[in-house]
Amino acid sequence: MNVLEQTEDILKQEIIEAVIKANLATKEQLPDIVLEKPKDKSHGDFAANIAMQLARIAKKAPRQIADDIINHLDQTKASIEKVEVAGPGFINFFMKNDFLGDIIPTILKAETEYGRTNAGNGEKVQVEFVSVNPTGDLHLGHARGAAYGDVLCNVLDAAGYQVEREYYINDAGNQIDNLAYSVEARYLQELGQDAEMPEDGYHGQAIIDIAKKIVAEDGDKWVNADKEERIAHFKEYGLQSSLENIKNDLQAFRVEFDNWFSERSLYKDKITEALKTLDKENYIYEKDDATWFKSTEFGDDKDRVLVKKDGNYTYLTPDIAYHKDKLDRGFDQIINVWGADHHGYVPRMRAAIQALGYPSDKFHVKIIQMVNLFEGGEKIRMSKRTGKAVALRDLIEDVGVDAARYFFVTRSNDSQLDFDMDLARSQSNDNPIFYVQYAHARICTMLEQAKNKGIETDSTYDATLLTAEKEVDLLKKLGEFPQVVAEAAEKHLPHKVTQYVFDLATLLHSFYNAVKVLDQDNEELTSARIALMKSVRITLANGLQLIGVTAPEKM
RNA sequence: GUCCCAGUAGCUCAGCUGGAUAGAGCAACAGCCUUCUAAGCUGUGGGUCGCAGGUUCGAAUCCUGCCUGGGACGCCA
Repeated sequence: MNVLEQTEDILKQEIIEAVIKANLATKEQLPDIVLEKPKDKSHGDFAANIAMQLARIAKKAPRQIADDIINHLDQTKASIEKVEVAGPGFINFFMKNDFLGDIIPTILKAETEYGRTNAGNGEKVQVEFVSVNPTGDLHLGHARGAAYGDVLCNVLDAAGYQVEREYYINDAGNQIDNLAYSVEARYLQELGQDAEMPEDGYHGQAIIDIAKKIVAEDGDKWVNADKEERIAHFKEYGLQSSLENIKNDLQAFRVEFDNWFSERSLYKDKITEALKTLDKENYIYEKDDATWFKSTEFGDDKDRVLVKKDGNYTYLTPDIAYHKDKLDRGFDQIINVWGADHHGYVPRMRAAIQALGYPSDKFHVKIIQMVNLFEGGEKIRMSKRTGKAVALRDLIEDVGVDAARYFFVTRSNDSQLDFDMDLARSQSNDNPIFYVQYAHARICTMLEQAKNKGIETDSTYDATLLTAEKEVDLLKKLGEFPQVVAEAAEKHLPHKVTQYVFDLATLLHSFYNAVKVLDQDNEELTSARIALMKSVRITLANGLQLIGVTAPEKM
């Protein structure tokens, strides 16, 4: 628990005592004490709405209740500087701010660890994300999911969860056959033959490149080969090449997985096992020569086919087995990051989990809304089929990893994202990523300057000298960081960190313009401010690290 | 037709376990570099929080209905 949380906790405890002492409510009647941090500084450090909540219970006017509470409050114990009743009955607390003195030493000591907490209590969480079919390149939309998933994992890890990152490889099923036929067509075309792409073929450049590689390695060896043998080879070759591409792209995007899970591995016995479990519970029936799952019993719109008339599984079937496997691995939470086009799939998956006998509250699906790409003020349509979408690789080359990642985790995942290419690649102040990085670089320059001027940067400091408004603002903001990370993790909202880092940068820039840090006429204050700057730098760097963005020392 | 997401300043979006005067960036306008990086700062203007009801002491936030935009509704994956 950090210093800020401690003061908050003590204050809450004191409020509870005061309410009871004032005979306003019994322990049982007492609602949860909510302390909010007011946006408006004139409303104090914390504001409580307890008086309004108690109005009905105590049968008194809120402002009267507020006065009663204050009169029974041990202000010394709660380190209150001043307390006021305001508006309809808010109690505004102005704290003594003793705790601010502890923030800098805490940060300097923790360094790269600052922001880490044990909020998650070591809970085991698995995040499955990206999981793109190995049939082509990663595109813009996938990139958003990749950035979201990766940052979410970073944040969970920092907040004390045990995180495992997993990629589900769809290496079985129809799409892989289509891949083989697409490669075949491209291969023959490369050799000048008239070959048509299959109807559901993959038209992307990646497939053409794979065909070219085969030609380079094997020449026309496959033209007259046995058809079955040829397809089998193209399937494996295409699959491996695609996977390699995907892995390379993700690595370039700074996304790494702990586990690559193959759909094929389920076919040995996991699928039959899962089906058996469902059957045992009577959630399976036969109709029209197909096998059905009674997902409607768990709120789905209609029942779903598991085994098709032709004897093959639908996509759902191995996926059920996959989720059973995940849950059997003992995770407290499994989080799936899916594209918006898969949201209709959620009810049947949740139904399956319940039917298998698992609690469905362990299962979370984060839907990543679409990305609309804009360039020159015009919307560019994305289409996987025609292969015209912007590839992740090209995006990285164009705007850089830092800008791309930052943009993707600025917005909430369930809001559609307009990605402005011109803005992302602009090396100007319109581009928010530079704003934050610039704050970090500025501090580095100051520390460098300090050395050049012979100012000792490691000397002792007296943090109580930092009483100017901009200094106090910075200190308070710094103190919030661990809570921000913990909240982002708990609510699965990584963009909270992006927002925090931006706000901290704003305060730093504002401070920078108002205050001269290196003041040779006031060594003590200079030492304190240097310590403050180091703390801001560490916090910015840690925040950027969570987002997966670099923190440059010079710009 | 059913389901999911969104609708907040000119634009892009935060805010949503209900709280005080609804925020930020960009754009517009007016200032600030002989001083640690002006990729910065300071200030001004700008809003029926899609619409209508409801719950509440209090609603951008919760509930219902409707409107608009996007997406999904397959024995495809």
